[in-house]
Amino acid sequence: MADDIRVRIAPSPTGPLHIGTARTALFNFLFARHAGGTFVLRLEDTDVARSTEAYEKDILDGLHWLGISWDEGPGVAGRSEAGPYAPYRQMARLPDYAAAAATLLAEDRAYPCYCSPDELEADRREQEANKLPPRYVGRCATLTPEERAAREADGRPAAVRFRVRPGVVAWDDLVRDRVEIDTFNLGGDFVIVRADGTPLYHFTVVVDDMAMGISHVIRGEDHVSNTPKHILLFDALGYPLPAFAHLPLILNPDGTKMSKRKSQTAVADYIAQGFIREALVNYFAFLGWSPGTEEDVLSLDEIIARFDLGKVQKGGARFDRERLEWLNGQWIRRLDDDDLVDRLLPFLEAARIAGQVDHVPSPDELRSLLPIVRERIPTLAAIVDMAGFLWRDDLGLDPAVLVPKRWGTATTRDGLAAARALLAAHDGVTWEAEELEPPLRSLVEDRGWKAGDLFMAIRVATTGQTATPPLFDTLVALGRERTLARLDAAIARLPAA
RNA sequence: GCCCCCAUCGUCUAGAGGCCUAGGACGCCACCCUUUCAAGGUGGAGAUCAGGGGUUCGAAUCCCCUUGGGGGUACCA
Repeated sequence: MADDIRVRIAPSPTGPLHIGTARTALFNFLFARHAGGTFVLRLEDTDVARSTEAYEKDILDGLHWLGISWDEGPGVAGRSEAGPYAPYRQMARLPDYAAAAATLLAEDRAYPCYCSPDELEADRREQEANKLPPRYVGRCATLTPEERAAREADGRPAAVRFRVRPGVVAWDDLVRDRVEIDTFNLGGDFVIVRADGTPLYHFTVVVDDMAMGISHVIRGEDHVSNTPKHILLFDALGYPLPAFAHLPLILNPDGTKMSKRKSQTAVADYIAQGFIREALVNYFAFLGWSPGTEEDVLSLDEIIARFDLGKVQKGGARFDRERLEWLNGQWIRRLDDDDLVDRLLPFLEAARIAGQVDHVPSPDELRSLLPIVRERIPTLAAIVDMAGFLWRDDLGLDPAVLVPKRWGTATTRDGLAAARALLAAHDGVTWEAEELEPPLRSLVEDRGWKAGDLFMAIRVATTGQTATPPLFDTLVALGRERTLARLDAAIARLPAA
């Protein structure tokens, strides 16, 4: 049974990997892996004008990065083509579409259409003026052989139109149950091959799904109204229908279909901001699906084990970045040390190139910091805000923030100087958090200060910021020399009394 | 305009006639912890299940209507 289950994701390389594509790919992948079926990746690159190799790479790399692997797919970016139904890119399958079109033409299930763009545009305008839904008027549907020959002789280019038969098309959608659509509302006979000979999406998708033995078509809800066209084509081509499942759409926060204008849609942007694959996959899976339990942090394998198309929601789901960030934090806390260090390093390198830090720590140094930074970074990129002061030569201290709210300049100078003296008494061996804290606590008590005030002054003096990991751990990470030097520099910046 | 689809806290959702005075999570608020920021813990506010009709002994769950929202209406995919 499972051998018969074949699903696919068919991205079009006309833009970077979109969140919606990634989510659809994920659901196909989850369905295939759960059932032990086969997941196919096919590139729909017939929109030659907009397709690029760079987008192909971005899409495949992005899916790969997410952990969504395919069993059959095209050769792109170093990967080699694999699978018994190659090629897996439509521009390489042109002969198949030509053959299928020829068959439909021969059986009069389709016909050549000589209407010019201007004629079609005029038809449309007239329909609009009469408040009628746009549909092909059928000018070329009943041409006699002589009339066709005359047009050919005139050198008029012909597109190929598929004859839409009257009646109702229905299917049992795996997520929305029974759907019925009257073919009258399809807009008339539709074009399957352009006048320049290149095939159109509705046609190629059916020919390919047929050729590749696709058993379940799992795609976005925006395709529901296209499905009747595909069913008609499957019928005309004499192929048994695959099962259809239409997933709810991912919506902008305002409830409209997700768009670049209102949301961040490129997966690459989320990666660049330090979201990790575990969180993204977990989040996407729960947009429109839930295991029906109260679990909410699940790994890819756990999701595969629980996945069920029947539990997919029918209504669209709004994208909630706050929830994604929470999940990202959850997963960052679950990563093991070496793994987290490996993922953090590229962000520090990027920060160095961007001039946010002056140097990048060694893996060992970074690993030693993990206990104090890990629960403070919601994204990998946040490491720069949280601990960037450790790798910055000049803090660019603002004397104004150096002085605690309850303190004046004089007290701050006094406090920092006293703290500096106490800290200087430590050597490299006693430079440990447990050793540094007691003397400063005593100092606070002797002077009748609040610990928070002194600690905040030291914090700002040594890090340049008011939110940092625990102070004494921070001073240890900074090291004795730099701590003392920064305190000196800070004291020097405070105007003398 | 026309066609199709959808409808539970602000958001993601549990719920498949009695277990629901509707559960969880994010976010929010308070408290605890605490040197800051987080993380964590505890508690709280938050949904008359869009509204109205039915069906039923009984409806968030089934049916109908209304309203609201979304998607589609290409020689794009």
